[in-house]
Amino acid sequence: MKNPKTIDAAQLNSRERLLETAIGMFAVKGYAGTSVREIVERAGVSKPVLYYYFKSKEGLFLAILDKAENLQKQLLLEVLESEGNVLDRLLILYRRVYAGIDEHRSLYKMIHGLISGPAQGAPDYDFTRYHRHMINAICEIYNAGIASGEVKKIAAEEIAYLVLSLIDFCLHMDQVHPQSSDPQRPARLLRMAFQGINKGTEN
Amino acid sequence: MKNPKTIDAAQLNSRERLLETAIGMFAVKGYAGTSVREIVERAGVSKPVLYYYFKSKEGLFLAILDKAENLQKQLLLEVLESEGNVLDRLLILYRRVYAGIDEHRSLYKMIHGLISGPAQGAPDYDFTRYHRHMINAICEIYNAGIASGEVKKIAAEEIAYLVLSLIDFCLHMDQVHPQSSDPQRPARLLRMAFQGINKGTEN
DNA sequence: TAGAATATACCTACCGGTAGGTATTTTTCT
DNA sequence: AGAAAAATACCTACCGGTAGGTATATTCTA
Repeated sequence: MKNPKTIDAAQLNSRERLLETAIGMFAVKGYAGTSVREIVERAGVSKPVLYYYFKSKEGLFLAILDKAENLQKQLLLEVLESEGNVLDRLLILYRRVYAGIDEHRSLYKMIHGLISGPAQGAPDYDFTRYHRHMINAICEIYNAGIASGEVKKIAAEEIAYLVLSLIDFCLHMDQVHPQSSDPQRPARLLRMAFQGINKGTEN
Repeated sequence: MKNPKTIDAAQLNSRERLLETAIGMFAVKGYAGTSVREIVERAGVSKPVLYYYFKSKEGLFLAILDKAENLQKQLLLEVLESEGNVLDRLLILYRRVYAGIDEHRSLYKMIHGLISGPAQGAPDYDFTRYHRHMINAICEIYNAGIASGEVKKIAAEEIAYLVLSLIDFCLHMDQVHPQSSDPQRPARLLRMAFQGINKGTEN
Protein backbone atom coordinates (compact mmCIF):
# COMPACT_ATOMS: atom_id res chain seq x y z
CA MET A 1 0.00 0.00 0.00
CA LYS A 2 1.84 3.02 -1.20
CA ASN A 3 -1.04 5.42 -1.66
CA PRO A 4 -0.89 8.15 0.96
CA LYS A 5 -2.96 8.19 4.15
CA THR A 6 -4.50 4.81 3.53
CA ILE A 7 -6.09 4.00 6.82
CA ASP A 8 -8.51 6.20 8.64
CA ALA A 9 -9.01 8.74 5.90
CA ALA A 10 -12.04 9.84 7.87
CA GLN A 11 -10.24 13.00 8.94
CA LEU A 12 -7.42 14.96 7.40
CA ASN A 13 -4.07 14.58 9.06
CA SER A 14 -2.95 17.07 11.67
CA ARG A 15 -0.69 19.00 9.36
CA GLU A 16 -3.41 19.65 6.83
CA ARG A 17 -5.93 20.54 9.53
CA LEU A 18 -3.52 23.05 11.02
CA LEU A 19 -2.97 24.64 7.64
CA GLU A 20 -6.67 24.95 6.88
CA THR A 21 -7.53 26.22 10.34
CA ALA A 22 -4.77 28.81 10.32
CA ILE A 23 -5.74 30.05 6.86
CA GLY A 24 -9.30 30.57 8.04
CA MET A 25 -8.27 32.41 11.16
CA PHE A 26 -5.57 34.56 9.57
CA ALA A 27 -8.14 35.53 6.96
CA VAL A 28 -10.70 36.81 9.44
CA LYS A 29 -8.58 37.96 12.39
CA GLY A 30 -5.24 38.73 10.82
CA TYR A 31 -1.83 37.31 11.72
CA ALA A 32 -1.18 39.15 14.98
CA GLY A 33 -4.83 38.85 15.92
CA THR A 34 -4.64 35.05 15.85
CA SER A 35 -2.84 33.14 18.59
CA VAL A 36 -1.29 29.73 18.13
CA ARG A 37 -3.38 28.58 21.07
CA GLU A 38 -6.57 29.31 19.20
CA ILE A 39 -5.26 27.65 16.09
CA VAL A 40 -4.34 24.38 17.76
CA GLU A 41 -7.54 24.39 19.79
CA ARG A 42 -9.73 24.70 16.72
CA ALA A 43 -7.64 22.25 14.80
CA GLY A 44 -8.08 19.81 17.66
CA VAL A 45 -4.40 19.19 18.24
CA SER A 46 -1.95 20.13 20.95
CA LYS A 47 0.56 22.92 20.65
CA PRO A 48 3.72 20.89 20.04
CA VAL A 49 2.05 19.33 17.01
CA LEU A 50 2.13 22.74 15.37
CA TYR A 51 5.77 23.18 16.28
CA TYR A 52 6.51 19.65 15.17
CA TYR A 53 5.28 20.32 11.64
CA PHE A 54 6.04 24.02 11.22
CA LYS A 55 8.61 24.85 13.90
CA SER A 56 7.04 28.27 14.60
CA LYS A 57 4.01 30.45 13.98
CA GLU A 58 6.06 32.17 11.32
CA GLY A 59 6.88 28.80 9.76
CA LEU A 60 3.19 27.95 9.59
CA PHE A 61 2.54 31.29 7.95
CA LEU A 62 5.25 30.76 5.37
CA ALA A 63 4.04 27.21 4.71
CA ILE A 64 0.63 28.66 3.88
CA LEU A 65 2.12 31.16 1.47
CA ASP A 66 4.22 28.44 -0.05
CA LYS A 67 1.15 26.37 -0.64
CA ALA A 68 -0.58 29.39 -2.15
CA GLU A 69 2.25 30.04 -4.54
CA ASN A 70 2.24 26.42 -5.67
CA LEU A 71 -1.49 26.56 -6.25
CA GLN A 72 -1.05 29.67 -8.34
CA LYS A 73 1.83 28.25 -10.34
CA GLN A 74 -0.08 25.05 -10.99
CA LEU A 75 -3.11 27.03 -12.06
CA LEU A 76 -1.14 29.21 -14.45
CA LEU A 77 0.59 26.20 -15.94
CA GLU A 78 -2.80 24.71 -16.74
CA VAL A 79 -3.96 27.96 -18.28
CA LEU A 80 -0.86 28.25 -20.43
CA GLU A 81 -1.66 24.88 -21.98
CA SER A 82 -4.80 26.40 -23.47
CA GLU A 83 -5.07 27.17 -27.16
CA GLY A 84 -6.94 29.78 -29.15
CA ASN A 85 -6.63 33.50 -29.78
CA VAL A 86 -5.30 35.93 -27.20
CA LEU A 87 -8.66 37.20 -26.01
CA ASP A 88 -10.04 33.71 -25.54
CA ARG A 89 -7.00 32.61 -23.63
CA LEU A 90 -7.15 35.66 -21.37
CA LEU A 91 -10.77 34.86 -20.64
CA ILE A 92 -9.79 31.31 -19.82
CA LEU A 93 -7.18 32.78 -17.49
CA TYR A 94 -9.78 34.93 -15.80
CA ARG A 95 -12.25 32.13 -15.36
CA ARG A 96 -9.59 29.80 -14.02
CA VAL A 97 -8.33 32.39 -11.54
CA TYR A 98 -11.87 33.13 -10.51
CA ALA A 99 -12.56 29.45 -9.94
CA GLY A 100 -9.35 29.13 -7.98
CA ILE A 101 -10.27 31.99 -5.72
CA ASP A 102 -13.70 30.52 -5.24
CA GLU A 103 -12.19 27.23 -4.25
CA HIS A 104 -9.81 28.82 -1.75
CA ARG A 105 -11.76 31.81 -0.49
CA SER A 106 -10.05 32.12 2.88
CA LEU A 107 -6.61 31.80 1.42
CA TYR A 108 -7.39 34.54 -1.07
CA LYS A 109 -8.83 36.74 1.65
CA MET A 110 -5.79 36.25 3.85
CA ILE A 111 -3.31 37.10 1.12
CA HIS A 112 -5.34 39.94 -0.26
CA GLY A 113 -5.60 41.40 3.22
CA LEU A 114 -1.84 41.39 3.57
CA ILE A 115 -1.21 42.80 0.11
CA SER A 116 -3.61 45.68 0.35
CA GLY A 117 -3.70 46.24 4.10
CA PRO A 118 -1.45 46.62 7.13
CA ALA A 119 1.28 44.11 7.87
CA GLN A 120 -0.58 42.76 10.93
CA GLY A 121 2.71 41.86 12.54
CA ALA A 122 3.25 39.12 9.98
CA PRO A 123 6.79 38.19 8.94
CA ASP A 124 8.28 39.90 5.94
CA TYR A 125 7.29 38.32 2.68
CA ASP A 126 7.55 39.45 -0.88
CA PHE A 127 3.93 39.42 -1.96
CA THR A 128 4.73 40.93 -5.33
CA ARG A 129 5.62 37.42 -6.51
CA TYR A 130 1.93 36.60 -7.03
CA HIS A 131 1.59 39.72 -9.09
CA ARG A 132 4.67 38.86 -11.10
CA HIS A 133 3.46 35.34 -11.84
CA MET A 134 0.28 36.79 -13.24
CA ILE A 135 2.14 39.35 -15.31
CA ASN A 136 4.42 36.67 -16.70
CA ALA A 137 1.52 34.45 -17.68
CA ILE A 138 -0.27 37.29 -19.45
CA CYS A 139 2.94 38.25 -21.20
CA GLU A 140 3.38 34.69 -22.43
CA ILE A 141 -0.13 34.64 -23.84
CA TYR A 142 0.26 38.03 -25.45
CA ASN A 143 3.67 37.22 -26.93
CA ALA A 144 2.15 34.10 -28.48
CA GLY A 145 -0.38 36.46 -30.07
CA ILE A 146 2.40 38.64 -31.42
CA ALA A 147 4.22 35.61 -32.81
CA SER A 148 1.13 34.50 -34.69
CA GLY A 149 0.56 38.05 -35.97
CA GLU A 150 -2.78 38.23 -34.24
CA VAL A 151 -2.12 41.34 -32.17
CA LYS A 152 -0.03 44.49 -32.40
CA LYS A 153 3.64 44.44 -31.48
CA ILE A 154 3.31 46.33 -28.23
CA ALA A 155 5.53 45.59 -25.24
CA ALA A 156 3.75 42.66 -23.64
CA GLU A 157 4.28 44.04 -20.16
CA GLU A 158 2.30 47.14 -20.96
CA ILE A 159 -0.60 44.99 -22.03
CA ALA A 160 -0.16 42.76 -19.03
CA TYR A 161 -0.66 45.65 -16.63
CA LEU A 162 -3.75 46.76 -18.44
CA VAL A 163 -5.25 43.28 -18.50
CA LEU A 164 -4.34 42.58 -14.90
CA SER A 165 -5.97 45.83 -13.83
CA LEU A 166 -9.17 44.80 -15.52
CA ILE A 167 -9.04 41.35 -13.99
CA ASP A 168 -8.31 42.79 -10.54
CA PHE A 169 -11.18 45.18 -10.95
CA CYS A 170 -13.61 42.42 -11.89
CA LEU A 171 -12.45 40.22 -9.03
CA HIS A 172 -12.70 43.13 -6.65
CA MET A 173 -16.23 43.87 -7.79
CA ASP A 174 -17.24 40.28 -7.43
CA GLN A 175 -15.72 39.95 -3.98
CA VAL A 176 -16.82 43.16 -2.32
CA HIS A 177 -19.87 44.16 -4.37
CA PRO A 178 -21.37 40.77 -5.19
CA GLN A 179 -24.78 42.39 -5.50
CA SER A 180 -23.66 44.18 -8.65
CA SER A 181 -22.01 41.06 -9.97
CA ASP A 182 -22.03 40.60 -13.71
CA PRO A 183 -20.55 37.45 -15.23
CA GLN A 184 -20.26 39.15 -18.61
CA ARG A 185 -18.18 42.05 -17.28
CA PRO A 186 -14.69 40.57 -17.71
CA ALA A 187 -15.37 39.52 -21.30
CA ARG A 188 -16.86 42.92 -22.07
CA LEU A 189 -14.01 44.89 -20.55
CA LEU A 190 -11.34 42.76 -22.15
CA ARG A 191 -13.06 43.05 -25.51
CA MET A 192 -13.24 46.81 -25.06
CA ALA A 193 -9.54 47.00 -24.30
CA PHE A 194 -8.82 44.82 -27.36
CA GLN A 195 -10.62 47.12 -29.76
CA GLY A 196 -7.42 49.10 -29.76
CA ILE A 197 -5.07 46.18 -29.66
CA ASN A 198 -6.22 43.83 -32.39
CA LYS A 199 -4.44 44.36 -35.65
CA GLY A 200 -7.65 44.76 -37.56
CA THR A 201 -8.38 48.13 -35.98
CA GLU A 202 -5.43 49.99 -37.49
CA ASN A 203 -5.13 53.26 -35.67
CA MET B 1 -5.97 85.42 28.54
CA LYS B 2 -8.59 82.85 27.78
CA ASN B 3 -7.30 81.52 24.49
CA PRO B 4 -6.32 77.88 24.83
CA LYS B 5 -2.78 76.62 25.29
CA THR B 6 -1.21 80.06 25.34
CA ILE B 7 2.29 79.26 26.49
CA ASP B 8 4.58 76.82 24.84
CA ALA B 9 2.49 75.93 21.81
CA ALA B 10 5.72 74.58 20.37
CA GLN B 11 4.48 70.98 20.48
CA LEU B 12 1.09 69.39 20.28
CA ASN B 13 -0.37 68.21 23.53
CA SER B 14 -0.03 64.58 24.58
CA ARG B 15 -3.54 63.61 23.61
CA GLU B 16 -3.14 64.79 20.05
CA ARG B 17 0.29 63.23 19.75
CA LEU B 18 -1.06 59.89 20.93
CA LEU B 19 -3.87 60.04 18.39
CA GLU B 20 -1.57 60.83 15.49
CA THR B 21 1.01 58.24 16.49
CA ALA B 22 -1.59 55.52 16.94
CA ILE B 23 -3.20 56.28 13.60
CA GLY B 24 0.15 55.93 11.88
CA MET B 25 0.96 52.66 13.58
CA PHE B 26 -2.46 51.07 13.24
CA ALA B 27 -2.30 51.95 9.56
CA VAL B 28 0.96 50.13 8.91
CA LYS B 29 0.97 47.35 11.52
CA GLY B 30 -2.70 46.83 12.25
CA TYR B 31 -4.48 46.96 15.60
CA ALA B 32 -3.28 43.74 17.16
CA GLY B 33 0.14 44.22 15.62
CA THR B 34 0.64 47.47 17.50
CA SER B 35 1.35 47.47 21.25
CA VAL B 36 0.48 50.34 23.53
CA ARG B 37 4.11 50.35 24.62
CA GLU B 38 5.24 51.19 21.12
CA ILE B 39 2.59 53.86 20.79
CA VAL B 40 3.50 55.68 23.99
CA GLU B 41 7.19 55.30 23.27
CA ARG B 42 6.93 56.91 19.88
CA ALA B 43 4.56 59.55 21.14
CA GLY B 44 7.08 60.35 23.85
CA VAL B 45 4.70 59.92 26.76
CA SER B 46 4.33 57.36 29.51
CA LYS B 47 1.79 54.61 29.44
CA PRO B 48 -0.67 55.94 31.99
CA VAL B 49 -1.01 59.08 29.90
CA LEU B 50 -2.66 56.96 27.25
CA TYR B 51 -4.98 55.44 29.84
CA TYR B 52 -5.60 58.86 31.31
CA TYR B 53 -6.97 60.22 28.04
CA PHE B 54 -8.48 57.14 26.47
CA LYS B 55 -8.94 54.66 29.33
CA SER B 56 -7.87 51.71 27.16
CA LYS B 57 -6.30 50.71 23.88
CA GLU B 58 -9.81 50.13 22.67
CA GLY B 59 -10.81 53.61 23.82
CA LEU B 60 -7.95 55.10 21.83
CA PHE B 61 -9.06 53.13 18.81
CA LEU B 62 -12.64 54.32 19.16
CA ALA B 63 -11.49 57.92 19.68
CA ILE B 64 -9.68 57.71 16.37
CA LEU B 65 -12.75 56.43 14.59
CA ASP B 66 -14.83 59.10 16.25
CA LYS B 67 -12.49 61.74 14.95
CA ALA B 68 -12.65 60.18 11.50
CA GLU B 69 -16.41 60.21 11.47
CA ASN B 70 -16.47 63.87 12.47
CA LEU B 71 -14.02 64.71 9.72
CA GLN B 72 -16.20 62.93 7.22
CA LYS B 73 -19.40 64.56 8.43
CA GLN B 74 -17.79 68.01 8.37
CA LEU B 75 -16.51 67.36 4.87
CA LEU B 76 -19.89 66.24 3.59
CA LEU B 77 -21.60 69.24 5.19
CA GLU B 78 -19.26 71.51 3.28
CA VAL B 79 -19.91 69.66 0.06
CA LEU B 80 -23.67 69.83 0.51
CA GLU B 81 -23.43 73.62 0.66
CA SER B 82 -22.24 73.62 -2.94
CA GLU B 83 -24.48 74.75 -5.76
CA GLY B 84 -24.77 73.78 -9.40
CA ASN B 85 -26.08 70.82 -11.35
CA VAL B 86 -25.91 67.26 -10.10
CA LEU B 87 -22.85 66.24 -12.07
CA ASP B 88 -20.88 69.29 -10.97
CA ARG B 89 -21.79 68.75 -7.36
CA LEU B 90 -20.81 65.08 -7.51
CA LEU B 91 -17.47 66.10 -8.94
CA ILE B 92 -17.06 68.59 -6.12
CA LEU B 93 -17.85 65.73 -3.74
CA TYR B 94 -15.22 63.56 -5.35
CA ARG B 95 -12.55 66.23 -5.29
CA ARG B 96 -13.28 67.10 -1.70
CA VAL B 97 -13.17 63.46 -0.60
CA TYR B 98 -9.98 62.98 -2.53
CA ALA B 99 -8.42 66.01 -0.85
CA GLY B 100 -9.58 64.78 2.54
CA ILE B 101 -7.99 61.40 2.00
CA ASP B 102 -4.82 63.07 0.84
CA GLU B 103 -4.74 65.17 3.98
CA HIS B 104 -5.28 62.17 6.26
CA ARG B 105 -3.54 59.36 4.42
CA SER B 106 -2.79 57.19 7.44
CA LEU B 107 -6.27 57.53 8.83
CA TYR B 108 -7.71 56.49 5.50
CA LYS B 109 -5.31 53.58 5.25
CA MET B 110 -6.17 52.41 8.74
CA ILE B 111 -9.91 52.49 8.18
CA HIS B 112 -9.74 51.08 4.71
CA GLY B 113 -7.62 48.23 6.03
CA LEU B 114 -10.29 47.39 8.57
CA ILE B 115 -13.17 47.70 6.14
CA SER B 116 -11.71 45.55 3.42
CA GLY B 117 -9.40 43.32 5.45
CA PRO B 118 -9.32 41.12 8.52
CA ALA B 119 -10.48 42.41 11.90
CA GLN B 120 -6.91 42.46 13.28
CA GLY B 121 -8.26 41.87 16.76
CA ALA B 122 -9.75 45.34 16.81
CA PRO B 123 -12.93 46.01 18.80
CA ASP B 124 -16.24 45.68 17.07
CA TYR B 125 -17.23 48.75 15.18
CA ASP B 126 -19.86 49.41 12.56
CA PHE B 127 -17.77 50.62 9.66
CA THR B 128 -20.75 50.74 7.35
CA ARG B 129 -21.53 54.19 8.83
CA TYR B 130 -18.90 55.80 6.59
CA HIS B 131 -20.50 54.16 3.62
CA ARG B 132 -23.96 55.29 4.70
CA HIS B 133 -22.86 58.90 5.15
CA MET B 134 -21.57 58.89 1.60
CA ILE B 135 -24.74 57.32 0.27
CA ASN B 136 -26.87 59.86 2.10
CA ALA B 137 -24.87 62.77 0.74
CA ILE B 138 -25.13 61.50 -2.81
CA CYS B 139 -28.85 60.91 -2.35
CA GLU B 140 -29.31 64.46 -1.14
CA ILE B 141 -27.50 65.82 -4.18
CA TYR B 142 -29.43 63.59 -6.52
CA ASN B 143 -32.78 64.36 -4.96
CA ALA B 144 -32.06 68.08 -5.37
CA GLY B 145 -31.55 67.27 -9.04
CA ILE B 146 -34.88 65.49 -9.20
CA ALA B 147 -36.61 68.44 -7.48
CA SER B 148 -35.21 70.85 -10.05
CA GLY B 149 -36.23 68.53 -12.88
CA GLU B 150 -32.65 68.16 -13.98
CA VAL B 151 -32.42 64.38 -13.77
CA LYS B 152 -34.71 61.40 -14.11
CA LYS B 153 -36.90 60.32 -11.24
CA ILE B 154 -34.99 57.22 -10.32
CA ALA B 155 -34.67 56.02 -6.73
CA ALA B 156 -31.78 58.13 -5.46
CA GLU B 157 -30.27 55.19 -3.62
CA GLU B 158 -29.84 53.26 -6.82
CA ILE B 159 -27.91 56.15 -8.28
CA ALA B 160 -25.95 56.56 -5.08
CA TYR B 161 -24.60 53.03 -5.28
CA LEU B 162 -23.60 53.51 -8.88
CA VAL B 163 -21.88 56.81 -8.19
CA LEU B 164 -20.17 55.54 -5.07
CA SER B 165 -18.85 52.54 -6.95
CA LEU B 166 -17.30 54.84 -9.52
CA ILE B 167 -15.81 57.05 -6.84
CA ASP B 168 -14.47 54.05 -4.94
CA PHE B 169 -12.98 52.72 -8.11
CA CYS B 170 -11.22 56.00 -8.91
CA LEU B 171 -9.91 56.32 -5.37
CA HIS B 172 -8.76 52.73 -5.41
CA MET B 173 -6.94 53.28 -8.68
CA ASP B 174 -5.30 56.40 -7.39
CA GLN B 175 -4.23 54.79 -4.14
CA VAL B 176 -2.94 51.44 -5.30
CA HIS B 177 -2.07 52.08 -8.94
CA PRO B 178 -0.83 55.68 -8.79
CA GLN B 179 1.27 55.06 -11.89
CA SER B 180 -1.85 54.78 -13.99
CA SER B 181 -3.40 57.80 -12.32
CA ASP B 182 -5.67 59.96 -14.43
CA PRO B 183 -7.17 63.14 -12.96
CA GLN B 184 -9.83 63.19 -15.67
CA ARG B 185 -11.08 59.69 -14.91
CA PRO B 186 -13.74 60.51 -12.33
CA ALA B 187 -15.28 63.24 -14.47
CA ARG B 188 -15.25 60.96 -17.48
CA LEU B 189 -16.81 58.02 -15.69
CA LEU B 190 -19.44 60.12 -14.01
CA ARG B 191 -20.29 61.78 -17.30
CA MET B 192 -20.57 58.37 -18.91
CA ALA B 193 -22.94 57.18 -16.24
CA PHE B 194 -24.98 60.34 -16.62
CA GLN B 195 -25.55 59.85 -20.34
CA GLY B 196 -28.36 57.58 -19.29
CA ILE B 197 -29.57 59.62 -16.36
CA ASN B 198 -29.95 63.14 -17.66
CA LYS B 199 -33.46 63.91 -18.80
CA GLY B 200 -32.28 65.07 -22.20
CA THR B 201 -31.33 61.58 -23.30
CA GLU B 202 -34.86 60.12 -23.25
CA ASN B 203 -34.47 56.40 -23.53
C1' DT C 1 11.20 -2.19 18.64
C1' DA C 2 12.40 2.03 16.38
C1' DG C 3 10.82 6.26 15.07
C1' DA C 4 7.08 9.26 13.85
C1' DA C 5 3.37 11.62 16.05
C1' DT C 6 1.36 13.33 19.96
C1' DA C 7 0.48 14.85 25.09
C1' DT C 8 1.62 17.15 29.67
C1' DA C 9 3.70 20.53 31.87
C1' DC C 10 6.33 24.18 31.81
C1' DC C 11 9.43 28.54 30.49
C1' DT C 12 10.40 33.44 29.51
C1' DA C 13 9.00 37.67 27.61
C1' DC C 14 5.79 40.74 26.77
C1' DC C 15 0.97 42.11 26.68
C1' DG C 16 -2.78 45.47 28.31
C1' DG C 17 -3.78 47.65 32.35
C1' DT C 18 -3.30 49.74 37.23
C1' DA C 19 -1.69 51.27 41.98
C1' DG C 20 -0.05 54.97 44.02
C1' DG C 21 2.28 59.10 43.96
C1' DT C 22 3.66 64.06 42.37
C1' DA C 23 4.03 68.52 40.19
C1' DT C 24 1.23 72.11 38.28
C1' DT C 25 -2.61 74.66 37.11
C1' DT C 26 -7.35 76.11 38.07
C1' DT C 27 -11.14 76.98 41.01
C1' DT C 28 -13.26 78.18 45.32
C1' DC C 29 -13.71 80.36 49.65
C1' DT C 30 -12.80 84.08 52.98
C1' DA D 1 -5.84 89.16 47.16
C1' DG D 2 -4.33 84.96 49.09
C1' DA D 3 -4.75 80.51 51.15
C1' DA D 4 -7.14 76.07 50.67
C1' DA D 5 -8.99 72.72 47.86
C1' DA D 6 -9.48 70.34 43.85
C1' DA D 7 -8.83 69.12 39.26
C1' DT D 8 -5.36 68.23 35.58
C1' DA D 9 -1.54 65.98 33.66
C1' DC D 10 1.75 63.30 34.18
C1' DC D 11 5.41 59.73 36.45
C1' DT D 12 7.69 55.00 38.23
C1' DA D 13 6.88 50.59 39.35
C1' DC D 14 4.38 46.82 39.09
C1' DC D 15 0.33 43.34 38.36
C1' DG D 16 -2.05 39.23 36.43
C1' DG D 17 -2.49 37.06 32.25
C1' DT D 18 -1.21 35.31 27.93
C1' DA D 19 1.86 35.28 24.05
C1' DG D 20 5.12 32.20 21.42
C1' DG D 21 7.93 28.47 22.28
C1' DT D 22 10.09 24.02 24.47
C1' DA D 23 11.78 19.80 27.37
C1' DT D 24 10.31 15.53 28.17
C1' DA D 25 7.37 11.66 28.41
C1' DT D 26 4.13 8.71 26.07
C1' DT D 27 1.54 6.50 22.46
C1' DC D 28 0.77 4.81 18.23
C1' DT D 29 2.22 2.36 13.88
C1' DA D 30 5.17 0.00 10.52
